[in-house]
Amino acid sequence: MGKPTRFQAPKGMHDILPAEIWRWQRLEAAFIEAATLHGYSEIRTPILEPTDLFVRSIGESTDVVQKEMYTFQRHDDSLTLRPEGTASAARAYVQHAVQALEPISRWYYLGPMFRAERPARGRQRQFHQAGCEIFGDPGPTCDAEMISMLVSMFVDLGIGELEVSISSLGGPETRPKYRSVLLDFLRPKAADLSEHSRARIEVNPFRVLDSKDEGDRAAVEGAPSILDYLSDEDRAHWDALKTQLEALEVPFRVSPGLVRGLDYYNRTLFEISSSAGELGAQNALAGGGRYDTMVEDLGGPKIPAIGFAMGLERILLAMGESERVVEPSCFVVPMGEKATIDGLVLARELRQLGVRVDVDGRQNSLKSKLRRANSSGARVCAIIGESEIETGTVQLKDLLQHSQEQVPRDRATRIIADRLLGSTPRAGGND
RNA sequence: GUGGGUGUAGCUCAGUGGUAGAGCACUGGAUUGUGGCUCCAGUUGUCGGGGGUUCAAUUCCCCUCACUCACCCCA
Repeated sequence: MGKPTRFQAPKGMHDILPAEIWRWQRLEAAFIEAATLHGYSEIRTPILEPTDLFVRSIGESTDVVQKEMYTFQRHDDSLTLRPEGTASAARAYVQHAVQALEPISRWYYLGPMFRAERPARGRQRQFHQAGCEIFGDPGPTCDAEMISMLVSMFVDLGIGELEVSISSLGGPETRPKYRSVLLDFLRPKAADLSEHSRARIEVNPFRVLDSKDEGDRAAVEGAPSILDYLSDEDRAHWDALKTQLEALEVPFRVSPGLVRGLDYYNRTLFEISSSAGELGAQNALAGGGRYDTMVEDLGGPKIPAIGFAMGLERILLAMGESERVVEPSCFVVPMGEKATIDGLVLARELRQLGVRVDVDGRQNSLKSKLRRANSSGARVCAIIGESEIETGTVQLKDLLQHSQEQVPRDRATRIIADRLLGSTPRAGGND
């Protein structure tokens, strides 16, 4: 018998170990705080949804639906691991008739998403997104507010070199009109386009404008801009959005060629990218836009909506290294059996007062325990040995100040707690 | 999905057709009960996995897996 096979996480799916989880928690806390300040409440939906939900909302012809979904059969149901969060939120909104409870709903979510792509830096098969959705508000005020929230959150996280791109896709009047104008422009140029783009002209001509191919870019130079074909209402919405963003001092770039890979968007479209940190080619940190017809398309009432999603892995790359904030804690070092029992009790007493405590119960040398105390980042260390048990004392060592004092065991808990948490002036504070 | 690069100790990486090394980390000691610095000693590897060539493969060849870069796509 050989050794058992060593398993590893599936391709493109990663463990996040304790050594790095604090960065995730910091990011998540910043997101939750920003969302909460803006009136969003969390929604949690299943990670699996009926496959058709994504086909209908994201769009049958999109890459996400055509080749990236994890889909499987379970009895008679076709289920899919969610590739994004908006469809689920909209499904939940419709299922629970939330429009009957309140005119406007602001939701945020956070969690893993799945897309079967070839992994690269900033692109994994299981990745994590956080996002916000607003149902029932036609904008454009909430559009501007949403973009502004994202930008200030990124700035607060220390991410530099941000670029905000915005555009408008117009509504049901604008799109067909622009589409035919664009087709008239592209068809004669088909011969100059890359094979990839040529194939797209009829399927999704908007995407041709977004090509990275140099030949395509040259050929597309001077293409008509959708912004010149907006209906009066779409134009009013678009102009107001820009005015409000300027008022909020959000620097943005108008990118008429901006395209999202999901079919459901209309009117406001935005993307925030950064060239900071260790981001490679995948430098879009967040993207979103309006999807005013999705709720209705999913069998609900006519309810306008807007949302965005941000990729947590990429944001962490863009954030780069940062100082870990270590919370004050106490390290208890007992030597010997009796002392170990007492160390356990001391630790419990300290925890009851809200102090973070480690007890090193290994049967090894004082030196190695102190080494661990030091590298744990603990601020103080309580040493209990045979002689301390006999004299009813504890050696209280301050690892930062390199000082040590002997304190009575019965006052040790209070003294340590005061030192770490700061003495809390309660009734009659006399200092 | 297409094309390229990489894969040696827990981590960062040297190295060789004759089955391996450094630094960091870890453990012990110098200090029989005192951490961060210093010094000394020690532990750790199926040289990513499988197959082939060879007397002999970690080294050469093929396949495969993982990561990575570009394309693609997107957050």
